Amino acid sequence: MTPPELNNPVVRQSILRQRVEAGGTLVARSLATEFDVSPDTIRRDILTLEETGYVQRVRGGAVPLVARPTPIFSRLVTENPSRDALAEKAVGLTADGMVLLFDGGSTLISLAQKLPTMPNSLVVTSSPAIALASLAKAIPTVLIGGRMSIAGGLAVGAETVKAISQISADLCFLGACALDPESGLWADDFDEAAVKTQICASSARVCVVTTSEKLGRSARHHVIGCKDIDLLVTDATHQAVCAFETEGLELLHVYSA
Amino acid sequence: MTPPELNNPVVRQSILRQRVEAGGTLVARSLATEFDVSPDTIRRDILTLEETGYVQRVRGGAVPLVARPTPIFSRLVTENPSRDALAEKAVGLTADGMVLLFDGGSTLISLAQKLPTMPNSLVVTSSPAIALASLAKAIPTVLIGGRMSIAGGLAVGAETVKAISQISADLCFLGACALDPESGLWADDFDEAAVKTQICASSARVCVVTTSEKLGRSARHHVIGCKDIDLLVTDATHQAVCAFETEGLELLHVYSA
DNA sequence: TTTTAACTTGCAAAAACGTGCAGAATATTG
DNA sequence: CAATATTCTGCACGTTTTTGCAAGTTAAAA
Repeated sequence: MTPPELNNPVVRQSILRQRVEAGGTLVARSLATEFDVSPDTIRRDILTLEETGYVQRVRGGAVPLVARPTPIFSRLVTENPSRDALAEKAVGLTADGMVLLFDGGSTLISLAQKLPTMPNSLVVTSSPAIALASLAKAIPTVLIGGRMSIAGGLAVGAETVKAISQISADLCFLGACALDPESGLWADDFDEAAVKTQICASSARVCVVTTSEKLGRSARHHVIGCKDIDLLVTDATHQAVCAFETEGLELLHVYSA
Repeated sequence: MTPPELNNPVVRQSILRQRVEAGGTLVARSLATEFDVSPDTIRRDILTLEETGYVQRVRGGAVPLVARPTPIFSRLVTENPSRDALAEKAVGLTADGMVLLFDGGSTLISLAQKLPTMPNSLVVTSSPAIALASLAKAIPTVLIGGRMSIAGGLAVGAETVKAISQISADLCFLGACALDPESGLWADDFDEAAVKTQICASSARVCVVTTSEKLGRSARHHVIGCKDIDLLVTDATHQAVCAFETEGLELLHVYSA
C-alpha cells in the first residue's frame, strides 16, 4: 500500500482514527510499512490518539476503545426491572392482527416474552430468541435467516437484509446502542446497523425501545434519524427526552423505581 | 478461525473472557491452535483471567466461574439422562473444521449444547435453539430462516428447503420421529419431513440420533431409507438394532443406566 | 499399577516499549 | 529573502513484556 501524498502526523492520525472507528485494529508494524515511516513514528501517532481517547493502546498497536458490546446471552440472564418495565409498556402498542417486525436485543426479547397470544398476528425477526418467545405464545412467526452475529445473537448479512426487505410490517420494534436527539439512532456493529435500517424501511411505523443510559450517546454506525422514528419507549426523565419531542416523536414514558 | 491481527495477551484475554461470559468453556489445547501460540501462553492467559475472577481454571482449560442461571435456550430442554448420553456420544463425531447441518429436536439441542468450541467449523440449522447453543460455543453459525413450525420449533417451508439446498455439509444430524429397519426414517409433520430430506441431500454423511423408543415404528411422512443413513447413534439394545446393521449403517451404541 | 497428559517453575531469546538526542523538514518572524 | 523557532523523524540504548522451551511434579486415565 502506498503512503498518502501528505504524510503528516495529522493526516496519518485521521486515517488511523477512521480505521479504529470502523472497528479495525492498528498494527504498528504493518502501518510503518504502509506509511513508509519507522515504527516509532506510528507509535507516537497511536500515543496521541490514545491521549485523545480514541483508541486503547496494546502491545503491537491499538484496538478500538469502545468495549465490544457484551454478547446477548450474558445480557439475557440478568433480570432487569427497568428493562421489563419498558417491555411491559411496549406490549401495549401491539394488537392482534398486526404484522410485527422485531430487531434483536435483550429488551426486545423481554418484550417478546410478554406478548399476549395473538393468533392473527405475525412476528417477523432474525433473532432466534425472539422467534422462540413468540412461538411459545402461539403467534405465527417467520424467522429470518442469515449469518449469526456473535455480538447481537441475531442473524445479519446481505441475505438477512434482503429477506426483511420482502416484508411489509405494521410496526417494528428497534433496540438502540445509542440514541441522540440530533443524529438519531446508532448501532455498534455494521451488520446490525444494516439490519436495523432495513427493518425501519419495511415498517409502516417505527418504535424504538431503550433505557435511559443509551440516550445522548452515539455509537459507530448510523441507522436512522429521529424524524424517521415514530415512537420512543424509554424510562428516561421527561427532562432528558424533551429534545426528542421537538423532533416529532411520540414519547411513552416509564417511571421505574 | 485465524488469529487476530494483534495477538496480545490483552486482546486474547478479552476474547476469551467474552466466550466464557457467553457460557462457553476454554480448551487450552484448541485455543493454542486457534491463536497460533503455545499452550503455555494460553495457560498464562487463563491464569490472569482467573486472577481477575472471570473463570475457574480446570484441567485442560477453564469454565465459567459463576453457575449462571440457565439461559433461555437450555430451558427449552428438560434434562434427560438417556438423551444426554446420546448427545455426548454424537459429539465425538464432530471435529473442528467440519460443516455441520442440524435438524431440530430436543436431542439435537442437547447435542449442540455439548459441542466444544470449534472456531473453524460452521453450524447450519433452521432451529433457533440450536443456533443459539452453537453461537454460545463461539462456533460460526448460519441460521436458516422460514416459517416457524409450532410442532418442531424450527423453520420450515419452501424457502427453508431452498436455503438448505445451497449448503454443502460434511455431516448432518437428524432427529427421528420414527425409524424402521425396512422403511427408514419418518417424520410426523409434512414440512419437517421436507426439511429433513433436504438436509440429507445436502450432507456428505448422514447421522441419525434417536432414543430406542422411536425404533420400529413408522410415522406419517417418509424421509429417507436406511441405505442413505451412514450412522445411527442410539441407546437401544444390540438385539433391537441388529436389523439395521444389515442395511449398512454404522452403529454407535450408548448403554444408559 | 502404569502411562499419558497437563501443570509448575525457571530461564533465555525475541519483540516491543520508553527516553533522549540530533538532524531534517516545516513554519514563523524579522 | 534570510534567520530563527518549532515540529517531525529516525536512531541508539536500556528496560520491560511476552513467549517458547525444558526439567521436574502432579493429576487423571487406562
